[in-house]
Amino acid sequence: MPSSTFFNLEEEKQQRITAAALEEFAANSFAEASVAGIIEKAAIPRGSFYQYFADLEDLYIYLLKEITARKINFIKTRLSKMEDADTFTLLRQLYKIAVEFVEHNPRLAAVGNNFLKEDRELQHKVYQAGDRQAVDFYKMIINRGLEREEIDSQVEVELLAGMLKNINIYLMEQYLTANGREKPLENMESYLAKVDQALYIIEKGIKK
Amino acid sequence: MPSSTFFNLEEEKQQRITAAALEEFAANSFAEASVAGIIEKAAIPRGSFYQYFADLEDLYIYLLKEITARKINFIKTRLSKMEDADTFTLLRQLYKIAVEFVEHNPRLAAVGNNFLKEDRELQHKVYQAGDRQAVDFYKMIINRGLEREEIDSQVEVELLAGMLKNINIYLMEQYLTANGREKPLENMESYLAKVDQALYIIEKGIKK
Amino acid sequence: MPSSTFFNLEEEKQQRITAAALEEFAANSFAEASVAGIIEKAAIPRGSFYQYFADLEDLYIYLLKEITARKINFIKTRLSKMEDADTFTLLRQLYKIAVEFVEHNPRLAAVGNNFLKEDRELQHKVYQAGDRQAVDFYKMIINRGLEREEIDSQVEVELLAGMLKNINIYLMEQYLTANGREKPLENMESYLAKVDQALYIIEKGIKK
Amino acid sequence: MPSSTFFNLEEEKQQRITAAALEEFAANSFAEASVAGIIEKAAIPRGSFYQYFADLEDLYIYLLKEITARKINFIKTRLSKMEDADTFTLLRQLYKIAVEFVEHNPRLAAVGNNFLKEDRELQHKVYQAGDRQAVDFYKMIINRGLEREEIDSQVEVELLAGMLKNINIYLMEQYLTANGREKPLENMESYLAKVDQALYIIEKGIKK
DNA sequence: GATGAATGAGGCTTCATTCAT
DNA sequence: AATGAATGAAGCCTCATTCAT
Repeated sequence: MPSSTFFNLEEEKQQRITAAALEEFAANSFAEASVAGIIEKAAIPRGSFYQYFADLEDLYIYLLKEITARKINFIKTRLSKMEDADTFTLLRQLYKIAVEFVEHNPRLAAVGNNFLKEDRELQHKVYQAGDRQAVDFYKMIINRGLEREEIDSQVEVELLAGMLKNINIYLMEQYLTANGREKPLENMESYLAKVDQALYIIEKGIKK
Repeated sequence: MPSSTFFNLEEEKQQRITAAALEEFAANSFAEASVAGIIEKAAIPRGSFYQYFADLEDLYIYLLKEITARKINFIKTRLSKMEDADTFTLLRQLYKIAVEFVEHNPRLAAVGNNFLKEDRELQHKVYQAGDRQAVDFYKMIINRGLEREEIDSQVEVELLAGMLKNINIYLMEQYLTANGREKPLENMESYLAKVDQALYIIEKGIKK
Repeated sequence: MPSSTFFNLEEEKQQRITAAALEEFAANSFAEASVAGIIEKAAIPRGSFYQYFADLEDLYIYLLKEITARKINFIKTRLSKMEDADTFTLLRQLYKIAVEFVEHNPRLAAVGNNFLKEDRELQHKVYQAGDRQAVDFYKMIINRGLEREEIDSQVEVELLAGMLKNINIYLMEQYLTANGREKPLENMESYLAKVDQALYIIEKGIKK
Repeated sequence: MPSSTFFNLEEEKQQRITAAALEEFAANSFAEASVAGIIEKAAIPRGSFYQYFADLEDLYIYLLKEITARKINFIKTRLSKMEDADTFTLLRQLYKIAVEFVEHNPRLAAVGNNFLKEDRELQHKVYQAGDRQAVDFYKMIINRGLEREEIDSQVEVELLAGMLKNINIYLMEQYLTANGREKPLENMESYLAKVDQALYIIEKGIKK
């Protein structure tokens, strides 16, 4: 956890440091990121960094918690209007929101994405530190689908949640790879088309 | 490519170096791996390393090509007896072979798995260097399924191949995470059970 | 440019580093000079060096700018009393001042002299970094001579400036080569004698 | 001196090695040149290099002697038809031949030119090893001029020879710097124009 | 609490030379 | 005599962390 010193900093300075860290972790894996890179971007003295954070990992974990919180908030806000939708509409919507989050918060999303490629060990630490987020979301939707009897009751919740999450990661990766190369609009369309194709399979596969 | 100097080395020494490198890349991401770690394990002088390889990347790419070749060979051998099997039996078998490969070659598999988490850039280089493997395998099976009219012709081959590959990675990751903690046999059974559950969904989702 | 860190250092330490660098570059060409040599002489840790300078070149260019500034200052001070002298007296004086500078600042001069033998590329960089000095001095004197109608107007200013500079370098080189081997006084006399001989030719060659 | 082993090599191989060395020393100062660079270009084994030459310096000195010999030969051939020319015509011709040599043997010339920028120490060694060439040529011409009473007898032979040589180096440097950037023909014309301007001054300066 | 200089470990790469085959 | 693998010294640069002011 960042020290109280950090949280006592004036808002603007905290922001500057956070932004610098995001930039660094968006561009580098944890192993490649460096304190040097961050203090330079944030224009703070070396010593200060260690007064705010125990080390890079401390900052990294803090950042990821922040990102998760904002992402969940983003999703909840957008899903709140769809309380009555059926499971498959909901899923389609969830995938769409995921890519919207990337568009609205490219840097946050990039860090989050890089995180998915880190060591099991590091991931474990972050999860320990209170992050369960994504999978739980899918589980919630699946359980809701089971209750509404829209989903085949033979399906294993945990496994399906994992599959849905991974499909999302897979599609998102393709979206990001294509990004910057083609026109954004086409790219988005292509992503949504793939979402539809994937959900076509999944829907047939799991519906009652 | 390793220099001819490397290939001229006596078999035993090449092996020693390769093994040391595998150990290093199994335990570390590319960014974390070091020449130092390898030469120490292989017990060769620093200078020699650079006489054999241009740099770490050179060795890494060579290694991955080797791993791929051996993996493909492994799979082909085991699949050869199943020429007449239907698509879903084949898929189930493929997932099983994948975990068998891990059991027979834990180190190779670990390096291959870590590779999947590397930079897009590094992955691109490796693919450039001649590695397309996995996805193509799935595509082959899907196309065969389409010809045999076992698969819904509405399905997009490329996308499904990606999904199948990612499901494999996802299940394998769980298998590996559990590994070393529980008893191997239970772990394997649990993996195969998950494979069945996943394929239950996929089969329903894509069959004609 | 050296970092602000360097300029914040206490005077004594800056001096120590500068002196060490001068010693290194006086004894070695740029290609032969080493960071190791400098930090040893200056008795600073390796890490500090890189906190002060981006690399050897950074330090080298900084040093040469300093040297040039001091040299120009030296010359201007000594020439200021001769505002009315005729061109040839002035030239003779300039050559004399050059050797006096060497005597007063042997190390600075040695580095400056070595610089003249560096790569065109490196020289270019230094000139880019703001150093035009020498040739301009000669051009100024020649133009003054043309205005005062002491010099044949057929003469090409730029070329003559180059010739005068090179003659100076040539004579200086002989002076330096002889130096340390013979007695300083004789050496100086011999240098001035050669200056007179050279200027005897040049004067006849360019005077109106 | 290269070992007898080297001279016993078949002509073609000697040539290959010599050419490789020329390329290396044309592109690098002595301090920057490396054995590695040469054996790679010449495609000879490392061990062979040390069987032929004691070290880099041995090869370097050998090379320079060869270059000198060929240069002198080149000049003598071209000057032989001008036995009766007056001193200044001869000088003009000499400067012209110098640039022609560069055009006919760019690599040889580049190495020779780099040599002029080496350590006094290294230059000394080469001269020790039997190379006096250039200056002697100028001295010869000057002495001939004195005998023919075309040159002012007050002139110091040694100094004038040094000046003439340095003027040549200076003009040649400008020629080489411009080279590759502008059209060769214009460049040559510009060089010859500068030669004329310089000799205009020198002629006035030294003629009887 | 803020600052930023000090430090040296640790990794990378190149190189000249030797030596066994 | 030819070959080319072995070797480790030497230089480069980056980095995380500490500590005095």
